[in-house]
Amino acid sequence: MRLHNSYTNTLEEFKPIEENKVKMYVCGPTVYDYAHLGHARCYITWDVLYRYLKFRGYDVTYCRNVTDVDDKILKKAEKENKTPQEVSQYWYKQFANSMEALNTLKPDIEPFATKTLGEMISIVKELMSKGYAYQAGNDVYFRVKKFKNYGYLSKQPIDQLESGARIEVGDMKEDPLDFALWKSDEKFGYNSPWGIGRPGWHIECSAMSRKYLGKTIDIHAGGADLIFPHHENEIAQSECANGCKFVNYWMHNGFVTINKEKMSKSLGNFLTVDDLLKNYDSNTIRLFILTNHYRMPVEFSDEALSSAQAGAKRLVNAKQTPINEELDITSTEDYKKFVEAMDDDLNTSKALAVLFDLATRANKDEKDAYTILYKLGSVLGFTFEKSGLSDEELRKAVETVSKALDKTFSSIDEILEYRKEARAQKNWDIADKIRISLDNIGIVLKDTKDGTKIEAK
RNA sequence: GGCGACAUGGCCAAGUGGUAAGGCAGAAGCCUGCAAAGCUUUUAUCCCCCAGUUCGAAUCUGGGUGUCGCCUCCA
Repeated sequence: MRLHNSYTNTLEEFKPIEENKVKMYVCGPTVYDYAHLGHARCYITWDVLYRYLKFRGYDVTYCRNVTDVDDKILKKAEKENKTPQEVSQYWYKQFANSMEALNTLKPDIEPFATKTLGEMISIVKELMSKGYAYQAGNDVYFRVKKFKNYGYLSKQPIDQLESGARIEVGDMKEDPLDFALWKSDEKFGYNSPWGIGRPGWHIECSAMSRKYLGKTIDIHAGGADLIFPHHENEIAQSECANGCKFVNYWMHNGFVTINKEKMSKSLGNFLTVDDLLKNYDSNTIRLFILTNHYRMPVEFSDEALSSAQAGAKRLVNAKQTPINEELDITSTEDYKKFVEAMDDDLNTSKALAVLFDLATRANKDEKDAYTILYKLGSVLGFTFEKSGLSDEELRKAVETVSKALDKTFSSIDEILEYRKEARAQKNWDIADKIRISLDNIGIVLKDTKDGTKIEAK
């Protein structure tokens, strides 16, 4: 299996530190607002990596943190007259709901920054005792110039970085490049050897990664916008504190753009996951994301989403047969093609072609095609359950049809029975009226060999 | 200014030296009472432009043009 390593900027054969075990860390959300499509892309991408590694037989430990202490959370709390904990708890729940709705698997470990403060303080102390960090006032900073590899991940010459760096009012840094490990704050914070304050953002990930996965891990992933400064700083902190390599494979996903611009909170041009889910299901959003290679930019458009919706429907509409648990799919050509694609730095686009081919073959009654489709599709996080109609929808359906025919039906079954008789008598007018009125409220009536079926559009 | 990407049919997109996967949309046919779903067939002499390397390039090299991202919080 080959993965693109942002650190070396090349495709590399993936070799875990411990045979058959993978330790992966993904930078999680700062919980203060809705998750948007950009977050969805990130977490779906790494969800697929997690699923695929497990599918390939690795014993994976997936850790994704929750940043629940941050200036943005404090600001929001102040604005809404709530405690920071209330804010972060509320938004964490929203985030978790969104992730579930997108059918992403829960990480094995999901640590909260505020529960890992001890580890953060230890690392800061270690850095100070080794001379990599210094106290200035009640703040602690990392001495960037002391770490010679600084800038390696982001491929930034240090003198260039220097010209862009700036000093905020009140900072007492030795060097503009230095970044905060601990910031004092009398108003709100946690106890530390340097007084009440808060950890710097970067130290959180270094601490949680080390605490839960160890000093050197296999994969660290996140959005490409985290490369600088976040990941660069993590490397500096972790490698200086631990005296060993921090991460073997750095992986970064590309952005979702809208009107050719990066979708982001600060630009205000984002679509929330919740809003998208009102119109599109998780399969649609997944297909939209996975059609592109994870490192390429993805341009959002309603047309692209509709296209994905039609495609996702095609997968789910494939003729379903009972799953053949006896089947060893690893011996199939489809498995080989799928694995070959995914082994090539997660070429989901190619892997999808395998799924679509299987859907066609399932529809042609090829034995086991659906079983293979189901199993490989699940690796990409697709669901094949056909969502039945809700009670509310059924109630509305009965009401609508009753009105259209000026009759009183008590259940959908009664309507279907009534229509069946009408069809038997070739009373197409009634049959069509029922179908059209249902179609108007988003319910499709299909006359098949096995009888009439109803489902959501 | 520094650094890093990208440019393939109507739309999305894979392919990175051997002659253009797949999805959506469109067209025709089959199926159907009509539909829907499905099945079959069909849509790029050509991959931003120019020059070069090669028996051979969308794929490598050089030069353009255009788009995007990072360099500041950001997935």
